[in-house]
Amino acid sequence: MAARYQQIAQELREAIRQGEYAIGTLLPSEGDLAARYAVSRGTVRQAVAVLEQDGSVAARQGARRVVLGEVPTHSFAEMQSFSMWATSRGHVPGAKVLSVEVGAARQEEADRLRINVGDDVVRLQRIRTLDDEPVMVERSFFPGLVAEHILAMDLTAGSITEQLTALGFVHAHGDHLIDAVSATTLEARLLGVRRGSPLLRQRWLASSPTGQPLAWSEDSYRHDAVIINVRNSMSANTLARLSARS
Amino acid sequence: MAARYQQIAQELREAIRQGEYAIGTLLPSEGDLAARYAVSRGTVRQAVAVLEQDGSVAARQGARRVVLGEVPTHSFAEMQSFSMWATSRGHVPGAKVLSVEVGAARQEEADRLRINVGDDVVRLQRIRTLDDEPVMVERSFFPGLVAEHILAMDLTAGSITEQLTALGFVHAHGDHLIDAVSATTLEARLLGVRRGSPLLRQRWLASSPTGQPLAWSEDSYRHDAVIINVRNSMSANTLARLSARS
DNA sequence: CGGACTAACCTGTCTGGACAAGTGGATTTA
DNA sequence: TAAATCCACTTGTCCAGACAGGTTAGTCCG
Repeated sequence: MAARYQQIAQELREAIRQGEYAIGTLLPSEGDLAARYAVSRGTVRQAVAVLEQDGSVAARQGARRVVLGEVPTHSFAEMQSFSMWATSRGHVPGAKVLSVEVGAARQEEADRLRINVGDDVVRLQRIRTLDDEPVMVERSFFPGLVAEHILAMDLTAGSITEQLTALGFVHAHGDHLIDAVSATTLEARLLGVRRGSPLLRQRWLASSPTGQPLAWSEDSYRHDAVIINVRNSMSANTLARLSARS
Repeated sequence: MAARYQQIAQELREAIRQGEYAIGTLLPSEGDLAARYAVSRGTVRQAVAVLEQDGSVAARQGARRVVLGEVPTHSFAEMQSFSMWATSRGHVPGAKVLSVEVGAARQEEADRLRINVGDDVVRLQRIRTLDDEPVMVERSFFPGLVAEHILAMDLTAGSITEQLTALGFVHAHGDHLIDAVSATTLEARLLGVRRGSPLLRQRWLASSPTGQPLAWSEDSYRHDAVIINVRNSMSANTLARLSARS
């Protein structure tokens, strides 16, 4: 069973969605909420901290919290798995394997996956589809740790992430680099766009709860397929702008 | 003076940066840290919660925290202000005004800025430069609330964000939509790239501590100028993937 | 009428304590 | 030897209370 503060956070989220607490209006005070839910003020603070972090409410010392709005109901798992995301949105995800191979890690791969140069690495290239339409070219790299599991999977079917999760390799952290690139001739052909067409590239590292890198992936989306949304605030900022040249 | 837990968070961050707590190793237990800093366990938890949220350490119930790594030292203010970001990285930011006008809000502008159709809106177009090299085309929209201040500013000089902050209009929240687009003929000419060249577009809404929208901006970067970095985790996810068509 | 002041209210910070629940290593058992 | 058990340790959750410090609205005064 979820913790009490999580239940309360969920109820507050729901209330905001239902319009019970309209955008721009004030949330009840911590004291009121504590009385209403029959919990201590500390527990209420844990609950509203969740909403603050999501960017759903704004807090200022001395003043009651302001409702900023609902926030995309989009779990971490949906962000880390193309298949889960597509499915939850009513689309049919698909994958076509272009190549799979096991090889010795090159310098860059070793750096990304925090392994040694020469260690085993699985390299996988796939086209990802949404309702049979190609929208993304995926180049993934997996460390030796999960190599045998990857090779044993049906790579055209569901999500690798989900299958690894079932095996105990849970994605717990993500680190994403987002930029725009030109479609190469190959990518253009695979995605059905013109060469040089803009692609939204998301390169990301997934790690386990203990910080162990589980996968590095370079996902290039057709520019008309997806938009990435990020929220930040003075009290919760995980967003940075990096120089491309360095 | 900053709160004690913030000081401790800062010291821990520093210790990680210095290699005192190496990547992949364990952080001391909450009890140890509480004793070391002579504070209660609750205060230590507040401190490490900051690092967890940044994605700098990983936490699991029952096990000590694992150091994931340093994280870009990039404040919220640096993300919200091109000038501050450039300056802090040793570059010289610049701006060339293409147009400024005050007009009646159209439907989309009103929606974004949470004002009524027909209300005053300031529309501003600028080219932003880094060391005199054009890297971004900026289209900004400001609500009537700050209109007079915007019009009174030197728009070619420093940061509008900083000037507004000095006037009491502080950016406290950001909501960002990131995608890739093709450079129009005009944009290509302004940025010195070929027409159709990929641009990284960041459309974002900045709001005050009370949730009042302060600015909406559409920033299109040369694809070779910037990369956006976001970290997320199971316990702190502010990242979502949206369908471009909707 | 406008500005300064005040009091009620509210969130931020911190303490100390208690128990639940998960981890990991050592020990015992089959 | 391999599996099950146990135990010390550690983090997660929740409570009650105290005080600091910011906000807000009303009141009083010039």
